[in-house]
Amino acid sequence: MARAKQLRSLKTRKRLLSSAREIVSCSGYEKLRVEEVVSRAEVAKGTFFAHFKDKDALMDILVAERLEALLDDLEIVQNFDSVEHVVASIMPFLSFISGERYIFDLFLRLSGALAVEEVGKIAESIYRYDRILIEKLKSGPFRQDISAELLSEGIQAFPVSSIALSLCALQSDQNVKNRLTIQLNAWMCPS
Amino acid sequence: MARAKQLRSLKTRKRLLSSAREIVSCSGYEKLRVEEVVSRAEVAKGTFFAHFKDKDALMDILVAERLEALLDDLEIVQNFDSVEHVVASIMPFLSFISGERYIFDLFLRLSGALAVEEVGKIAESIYRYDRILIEKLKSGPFRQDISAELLSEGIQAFPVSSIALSLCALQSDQNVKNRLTIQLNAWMCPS
DNA sequence: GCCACATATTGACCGCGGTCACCTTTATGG
DNA sequence: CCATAAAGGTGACCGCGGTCAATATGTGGC
Repeated sequence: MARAKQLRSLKTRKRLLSSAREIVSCSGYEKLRVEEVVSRAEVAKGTFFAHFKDKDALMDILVAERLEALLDDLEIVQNFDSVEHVVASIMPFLSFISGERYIFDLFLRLSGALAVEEVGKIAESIYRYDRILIEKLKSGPFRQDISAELLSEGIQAFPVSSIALSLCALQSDQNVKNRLTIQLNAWMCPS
Repeated sequence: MARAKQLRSLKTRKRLLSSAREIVSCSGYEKLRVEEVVSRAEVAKGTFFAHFKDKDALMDILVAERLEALLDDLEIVQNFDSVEHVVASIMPFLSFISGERYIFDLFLRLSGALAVEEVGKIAESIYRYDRILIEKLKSGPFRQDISAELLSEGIQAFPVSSIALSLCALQSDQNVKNRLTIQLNAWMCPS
């Protein structure tokens, strides 16, 4: 009859999460090993998988934490008044995603609901990102022939393919930014 | 002094490749195991990695073969005369990429040059795809304020993000197609 | 206090990609 | 035709994510 979680279990979970955060903050996401998480948390390996479906599920939580912080920053900028403003506002978000190959792959893997009623934290962050973009687009000097919702889709689509290429060819953030500015000008302000 | 490859080596490589193709054709890309490739080819595991840098390098070859065949088909269609024509023409390409999560991930991982002078087969296919799109776009009834090159970037960007979402949410090809048609109409024919 | 049962934890084990020191085969020059 | 060196091939071994039967630890009823 669905007993409540035991305190012991909640503490274990917290220890696992904080061990993981420690590792990420000193070695990066890519280097995180489940074995190191459990040894730092002083539990057995099996315990990890009793708390998280798999390694991705842990990373989903850790990465979404960062995304949420970045979205908090995005949320407080004023409404978009130019393409350059849009690009500048979303760059921190894009820099984080493109900063490590591993994060970008994870982001794509977990960017939508994996199944009915199984929406991960990253997916939720993306929904929030979409809503924020739409809201801030409404009053801007952009094309009026399509909806803000559709505009937002483009603002999300172009960076993904740019980042995919940049991660392969070792391009800089600046390249991504320049390319993106051109693409979004064409997308948002067709003449 | 860079001696020529021995015949023995060439034969071994061919056996590895044909074993791999057999496995893919009866079980799919995802299910391919290096151990099964080498056991079918009757060589040791180490031999595999003497011929291919890693498993991805083999998959790059196998997937690119399929892409090239699809591009052969794309190359012979007439120049694009509508957005619907574009969408219909590229759907086989997109269906293949979105058909297996594994292929889509591989495609993104290998979509650009990994380093200077290390361009994989999939990356080459993507360059070819881009050139074909640009060529067939030139004479079409599409917006004239941006170049065919830039138009092509959008035609590549929208599907990637659509597919990323569709793979998460188990959407159908039809969903991808409908969404893409709307996006490309907005991209290619702003009013 | 004790029993029955759910919950939590354990660690040996597995699958699979990838490595490497060592062995075998083949081409080459004297 | 043999010595030798390079190319080709081997398989035991490793790292790491993930599983599961066994075990330990809480919790509620009597």
